[in-house]
Formats: sequence, C-alpha cells, structure tokens
Amino acid sequence: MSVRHALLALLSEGPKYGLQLRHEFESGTGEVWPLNVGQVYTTLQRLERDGLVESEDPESEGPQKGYRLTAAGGRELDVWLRTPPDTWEPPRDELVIKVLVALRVPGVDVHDVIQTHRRHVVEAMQRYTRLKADTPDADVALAIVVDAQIFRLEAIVRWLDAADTRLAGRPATAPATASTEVTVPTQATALPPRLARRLGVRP
Amino acid sequence: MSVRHALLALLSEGPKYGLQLRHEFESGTGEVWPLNVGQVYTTLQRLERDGLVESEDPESEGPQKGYRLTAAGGRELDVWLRTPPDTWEPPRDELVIKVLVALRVPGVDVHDVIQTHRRHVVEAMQRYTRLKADTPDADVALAIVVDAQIFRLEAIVRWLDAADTRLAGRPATAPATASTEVTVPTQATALPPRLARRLGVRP
DNA sequence: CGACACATGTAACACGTTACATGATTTG
DNA sequence: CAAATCATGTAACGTGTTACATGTGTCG
Repeated sequence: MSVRHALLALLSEGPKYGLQLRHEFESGTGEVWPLNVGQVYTTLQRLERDGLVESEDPESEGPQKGYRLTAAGGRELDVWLRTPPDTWEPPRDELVIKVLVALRVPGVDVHDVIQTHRRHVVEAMQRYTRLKADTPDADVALAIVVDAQIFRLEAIVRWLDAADTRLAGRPATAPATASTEVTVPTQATALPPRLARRLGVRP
Repeated sequence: MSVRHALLALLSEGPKYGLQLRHEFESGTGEVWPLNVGQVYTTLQRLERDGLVESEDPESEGPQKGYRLTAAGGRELDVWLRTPPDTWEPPRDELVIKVLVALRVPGVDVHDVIQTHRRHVVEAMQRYTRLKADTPDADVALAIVVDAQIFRLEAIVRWLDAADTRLAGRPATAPATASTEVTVPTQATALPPRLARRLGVRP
C-alpha cells in the first residue's frame, strides 16, 4: 500500500503526470527503490476510480495526462501519514519463519542456517556502513534510507544471536537419508547495482 | 515466498494434508501468524504443478489428500534455507517512504509525523516486552518470534530518532490551504487478538 | 435433527513484477 | 533517416486476502 499513498503525497504539491511521478518518487527516496512505470499508471487508474484523484482534460497540454488530488484524496493522505504500520499483528517475517521451520527439517542444523544468514547480514551491514561514509551530507533522503537499512540489519543480527542462544544445546534432528550438501549461491560482496549507480561507481 | 517454502519444510518430515499443514505452520511459529487455508490448497496445487510435491492416491485413507515432497522439492528447500532474504536491493519500507514523502506534503510537520509514529512503536514495544515476560520458557517458537518483533521495533525507534535529528532545523513546508486537522484512529493499547488468545487472555 | 468441526476447494480482488506495444518528439 | 527518449498504456503471472460453496462426520 506504500505506492498508492506515496503518489497521493506527491500529488499534494500540485497536478502531475505518470512518468513525472515515477521520477519524483525515486529521487525523493534516495534513488534506492525502483518504481515500475506500469504500476504508476494502473495505480493512478485505481486512485481515480476510488475518487482520490482526478485526471485533467487530456486536451490541455502536450502528451502528458495530469492528475490532481481531490479533497477525499487529501483526507486519505492525512490519515495515512499518521497511521502507524501494523505494529499490531506483526508482519510475517520470512527469516523468522525460515529459522523456525528449519527446526523441523530432518538433517538440517539450525545453528548452521543461522550462522550462514548472520554472515550475509553482517556483510550487508558493512556495505551500507561504507556507503554511509560515502554519502554526501546534502543527500538527506539517501542518508535516511541507509540509516533505516543499517538499523534494520543490526536488529536482525541481534535477533539471530538471541535465537542461536535460545536454540543452543538442542538435539539436532535426525540426519537426512543422504547428506544433501548444496553449494549456496554466494552473492558477490559489492554494492547493490542501484546504489552503485547512485554513487556513480562503475561496475 | 515464505508460505511456499514453509510448506516444503513441513512436508520434509513426511506426507501431510492441507489442514494439517495449516495447523503445523501456525503452531510452529508461535501461533502468531494466521495462515489462510485457501492459500494452503492453492499453494499445494502450484507446488505440484512445479514438481516440488506429489499428491498421494486420494483413495487410500479417509477424506484427506496427502502430499509428499519430491527430490526436486528437497533441493529447492535446501537452497531456500541457506539463501539470505534480499539484503541486496533493500526491501521497500513503508515507514521510510512515509517519512520521506511527508517532507513534500504542504502543511505537514515531519517532526509531528515522526513523533506520532515513535509513540505508537514504543507502545508496541512495551506490549511485546510484557508479553515476553509472560511467555512460558517452553514455548521457544513464541519466544523467538517475540524477540524478532522487539528487536525490529527497537531498530525503528532508533531510526526515527536519527531521522528526526537529520531533519531538525528544516523549514516547515508552507501551511496548507486549510489546516486539515484529522483525528487519528488511535488503537487501543492491548494485546493483538491472536497473541491474547495465544496466552489464554479473555478480551 | 441441528449445530459444529473437519476437509477441500473456488471466486474475486489488490498489489507487485516483468514484459511487451504504441505513438510522439528529440537528436546524432 | 535512424536511434534514443518521452509518455502512456496493456497483458500475464505470482502471491496474498477475504469470502463463499460443498461435502462428511460427530455429538448433544
């Protein structure tokens, strides 16, 4: 539901059209999250259907089709800005589920699984910490996004450690029929492509 | 993608049927995340279509339709268990987007928005901290889920504070045409219904 | 019998992703 | 002119949600 409301927010500054909204969304969030153009158009259609947005006369100016925020759209936006994301029913967390179900898979050592993930997360944290150092002070949006990512990853590491402790001294599930050793697709330790581009780094 | 693979994990213990998978998923994750039955069936169908799972003769026993993990399913599961969730392209974070786009909404004080969310998140943290104290030691799954939630919320609070600092002394956007004060749907400070039930608390 | 739980499924919808199609305008 | 960019859209697919439909068996 983020895109829908983000578009409303951008339109609160004044009428805008599809591609423009894409650009402003991406630049406004530190160029980190790509936004599919197709989704912009379909979302605008749904917003118009729901009366949160109006499209202007396509006759007026050039090939662009401008959209304007309605009063109802303004109210919707205002509520969204102050409504906390569900701290209520906690969101399904893939990593948590992964660790918990790993407990029931025969022949899998949960400690192994946890440590594998820990390594990856720590690597990612180091990448972002480096990126933070390289971020120009002027780019507040990027700085804020990077902060969020670092804090998030840090929390994951702490949780992995806590879980590892909780699960220590636990009987390993019976070894599988055959030891299915699988080579893991190790991701190279480099910047995510978008962020690399963001900093003008050539891969 | 969590449900798909979680089902594979549960099936790695042996053949199971739809409702059974639902029960085991929920009990295995601390009874925190409800799993829709319909989704179980459709997911099983897709898994069978993709050759990761086989359905047993429906003739054999009673009304249940058992599913069995295939070799391909086992490989898929093994890879999934050791593949880190995308630390790569960071996941779109609704709260981050909310704060960033709030910067561009006329008449909205970002500091206000941030503090509103901070209050909600701290409240949620307190709920979960209390819940943690009430959780019997035997319930490892629930303890792990609650840990994850607490660490996650803590990271959000830290990030909100960092963002607030970064955005301090920033010119407030021009006041809106009319001061659109909106009463926020304040959620009662109580346990999430599922967790309340989980602890046998009567609402 | 009637209500309830078990068990399987389908339908409709929202959101997100990728890919493709179609014109208009700019620019080398 | 040809290619790239701007601008708008559509189609197909995966996942998740809610709601409904249908049978069977059990128990008061």
